[in-house]
Amino acid sequence: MPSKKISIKDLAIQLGLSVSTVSKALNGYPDINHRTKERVIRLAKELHYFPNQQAVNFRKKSTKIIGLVLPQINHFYFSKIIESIIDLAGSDDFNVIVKPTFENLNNEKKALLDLVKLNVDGILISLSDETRFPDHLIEISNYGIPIVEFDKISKLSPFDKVVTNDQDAAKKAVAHLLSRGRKTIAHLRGPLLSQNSIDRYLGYKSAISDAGLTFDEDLVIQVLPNNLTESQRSFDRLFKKRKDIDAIFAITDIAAIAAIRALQLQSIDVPGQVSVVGFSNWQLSRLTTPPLTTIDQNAFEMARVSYQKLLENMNESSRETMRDKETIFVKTELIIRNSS
Amino acid sequence: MPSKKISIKDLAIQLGLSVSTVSKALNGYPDINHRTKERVIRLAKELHYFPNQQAVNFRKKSTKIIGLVLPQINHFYFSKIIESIIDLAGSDDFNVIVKPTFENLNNEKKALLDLVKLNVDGILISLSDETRFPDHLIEISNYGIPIVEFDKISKLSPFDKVVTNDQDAAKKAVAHLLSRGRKTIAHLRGPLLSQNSIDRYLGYKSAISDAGLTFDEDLVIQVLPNNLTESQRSFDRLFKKRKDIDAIFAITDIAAIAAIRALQLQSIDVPGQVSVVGFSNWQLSRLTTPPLTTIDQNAFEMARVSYQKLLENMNESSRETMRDKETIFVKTELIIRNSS
DNA sequence: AAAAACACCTAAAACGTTTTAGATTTAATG
DNA sequence: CATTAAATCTAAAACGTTTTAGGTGTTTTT
Repeated sequence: MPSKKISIKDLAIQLGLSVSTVSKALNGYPDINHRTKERVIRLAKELHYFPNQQAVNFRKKSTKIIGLVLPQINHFYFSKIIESIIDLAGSDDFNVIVKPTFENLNNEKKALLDLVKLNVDGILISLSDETRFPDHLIEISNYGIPIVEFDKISKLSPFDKVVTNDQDAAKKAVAHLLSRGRKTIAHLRGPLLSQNSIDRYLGYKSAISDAGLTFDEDLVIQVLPNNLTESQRSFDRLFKKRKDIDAIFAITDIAAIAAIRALQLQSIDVPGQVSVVGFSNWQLSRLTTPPLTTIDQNAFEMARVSYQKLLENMNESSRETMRDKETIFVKTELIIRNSS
Repeated sequence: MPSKKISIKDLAIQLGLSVSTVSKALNGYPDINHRTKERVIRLAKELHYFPNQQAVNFRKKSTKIIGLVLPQINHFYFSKIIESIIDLAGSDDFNVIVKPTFENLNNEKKALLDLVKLNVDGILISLSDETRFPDHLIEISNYGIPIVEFDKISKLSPFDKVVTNDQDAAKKAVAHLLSRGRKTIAHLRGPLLSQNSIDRYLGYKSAISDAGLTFDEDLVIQVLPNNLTESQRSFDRLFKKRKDIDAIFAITDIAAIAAIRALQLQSIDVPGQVSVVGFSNWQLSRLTTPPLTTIDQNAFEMARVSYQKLLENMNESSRETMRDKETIFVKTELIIRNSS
């Protein structure tokens, strides 16, 4: 149990070798006699030597750190993504610095700046709701730091992107409701400018018209996707006007649960009278009464693909390759439970 | 929008000054003429210069990084702690590297080693269930890295610790059930060796005897705290034998919900016939039917105090102070909802 | 007018490592 | 035996910054 950190120099002195020889021995250079190599390695083990990663990184101009910027951590979907990315990155010896933005653009800019200062090897980012233009991302990438956007992206930026196939997912959800014989399907949508919100809305719309039904704008209301009481109130207002609603497609599980609550308070049976489908498959959706039919967003797959893409970008940037950036869609799964 | 990173040397050349003068100017040293200081700062702004943090840290032998090691990220309580710590640390310009252990001792050791290699300035750790002895922590701290344990700690280690007052919380929970007139209170406990599990059990026990009731070992069963179906099955078995149970104190919200489910399947009314109290105040506990009475663990406070303690340790270690290490208890709050 | 004090600036070392270019020794070749 | 080749090692630079110790020139003090 050494109490002070051993450096290569210490080894070199004890062995009567030069610093460079020791370094080469430890790093498997071919021009080192295998006997001295063994001597070096043995002493290194004995003294519990391990390289000062900070110094290595500084010299090699890499950090073995990747930055992960996203709106929130205390969030079922994001926390799963974080966990997965850290796990994947760990097996390539990358450390991950996580930066929550709390949906605030200034925090996002600050986070990116911090990461640039640190010289991170790459950045994975999911944009805040406030972010309209990706200028700050482009500036970062001018410093040669590879960036991949995931989940909440900007259509205006020139990076690889990985997104949930929201339109397709929404279509699946609504098609499912239609297959249950529902005809008057309300949609609880999110912010007007959020891409996820837009795509889920579009998917809803096209599922409706694909089924030969006429789209009714009045059946769509906007809610705060993560605010139960607000969503509940909003849906309540809608339902007062439109008692004919027989199904709901909500932008999040929370919104779905809010709607169910509103219905249950009026003694409307779910799924007897109204079917409800949520979005995200949060842990809690299994545990509500009734358990919620929902879309699973496959956080792990999102993490895996995003990380993979970032790795690619990091390799390319060193080799000055040029390639068209692409947008990858991650498949979702409809989880059918008792609410529909 | 510069495409290559500017270094102090670049500034020095352009200004006809030495590197050291520029550095001093930027860092507010007193022996720099304020006119040259302004020249330096102006050019730095103009060229978008910012220091290479990696180089600064290497030189200063600090990293401005703290390591956060814990069992899981995709977890309501931990993710809140992570978020809070990152937020607090950010305002002191610390970056945070998060390392999940997935309750595995080897992962924990590996995580710590990674952090030591990186020379992090300090480590916050919540131990895995598998960790019996804190030897690996002690080894790390021999390298001079300050460590603070939180939430899941070892009694055998010589560090500052921050824990939930589990015994007190459990007592509050059980006292609440007693105040509702309940007499036969079952306890769904966790792993035999987990300190949280032990303390909640002890709190339960002492609340029982404080009330003048006799403790009945048969009313205590062990469950997997985060496994709904297993917990449900286990409680079901218990309840078959002990129909006289009129209240339950569960080690987690999940276990509590599992018990409620088991009861509801037998048409036992909660809270009419049986009262249930959970532990953790997860997001979902507000949303179940009935909403769950539970203990709020105050993740933010846990984060705040732990981080504060780590800061203290980091300052001390540079000043070679010696002080008795302490264990701080974070207060919990009983959240009374409809299940009790 | 010499000495002391001050204001401002710089050279150079240092942090721990990797890597290039070359040095030295030994072995192989003609 | 004289070269050439191979094997093994080392010196020194480099990464970008901070900081120590000191230098230069100007001003103040006696």
